[in-house]
Amino acid sequence: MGRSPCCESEHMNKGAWSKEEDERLIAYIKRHGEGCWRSLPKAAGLLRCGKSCRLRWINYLRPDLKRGNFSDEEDELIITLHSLLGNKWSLIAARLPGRTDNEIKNYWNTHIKRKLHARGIDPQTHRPLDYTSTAGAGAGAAATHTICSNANNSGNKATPHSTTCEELSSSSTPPPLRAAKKRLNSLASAVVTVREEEESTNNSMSSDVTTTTTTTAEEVQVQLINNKNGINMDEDGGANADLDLSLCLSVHRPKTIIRNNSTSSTASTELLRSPPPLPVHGHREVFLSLGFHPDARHACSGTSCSAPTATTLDLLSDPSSHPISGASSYWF
DNA sequence: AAGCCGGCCAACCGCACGTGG
DNA sequence: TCCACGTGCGGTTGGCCGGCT
Repeated sequence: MGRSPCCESEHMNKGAWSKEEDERLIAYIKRHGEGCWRSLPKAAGLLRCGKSCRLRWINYLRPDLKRGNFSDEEDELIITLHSLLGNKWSLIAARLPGRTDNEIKNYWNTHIKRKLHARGIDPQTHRPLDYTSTAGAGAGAAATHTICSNANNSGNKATPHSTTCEELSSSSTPPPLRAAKKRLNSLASAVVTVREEEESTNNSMSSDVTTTTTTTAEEVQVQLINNKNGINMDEDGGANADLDLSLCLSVHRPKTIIRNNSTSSTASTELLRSPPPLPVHGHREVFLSLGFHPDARHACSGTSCSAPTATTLDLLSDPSSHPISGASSYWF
């Protein structure tokens, strides 16, 4: 079974934090910075477990947190990202500066779910609520970006009502969509990290998947379209004239590619291997982008599919706007 | 005024996974 | 290769609060 709880001590405080505790934590982190959460409580004179301190700091005390209501733009961005990533709250939060995963998760459960229901959209699948009863009969017409990408939530306990893409595939979705969903699930689960300091050594590849990705650049594109006929997918990741929405993942000379979801390991490996290797790039960075295919906007204009809002589109398509750009580690 | 109810959200819990010895 | 440890993630819980009856 799992590890024993980190806060076994009977002398640990639990529950709401007092003002004094907050001040102690803030003062300590200001002096010593984040990290070493396990030892922090003792060093800071707090009767809390490290995990609790970390949570309190990240979700509440961090100075860069944006308090207050979510804007409409944030709402739409969350919906779009959720349609792409599923319940990957930390990934979604990474795209909303000043917002925490916990905050977004709560906001989703209390506001956006209701909002989507009011629009007649299933918040889990991003499909029309009556999709299953009218599947194949143009039911997708009412949806905008009703992409099923609800990943399997990192192996956590599945909620009884959660609907995975595979379940949908096996029941009501047209065959061409299956591969798209599978691949998108894999994408949503993939974790890409790079350590710049290791880059200089140009060595020490990680165990499993790196054998397939060592010195070549690989580019993976998941391209999805949602129009009157439902969602279409170019399974080979190539150009698709009907593109509406694309999820692009580019990995240039990765040092480490890891999966964070055991249930998708096979698919992830396939994902990394499947596209033909591109010529070796001179880049030494990992470039990771989540965005819309440049062709998408043009191709979409001639169809009934609806384009994302300008704000959403810009946020997603402009790598320079990514909160994580410039960081030495990228998580996807 | 009191009790009930539902929404909200901070915090907790269990687990997965990377890392280093 | 194995194991313990540290960290982070996502689901769930429980207490607070405001509205309603």
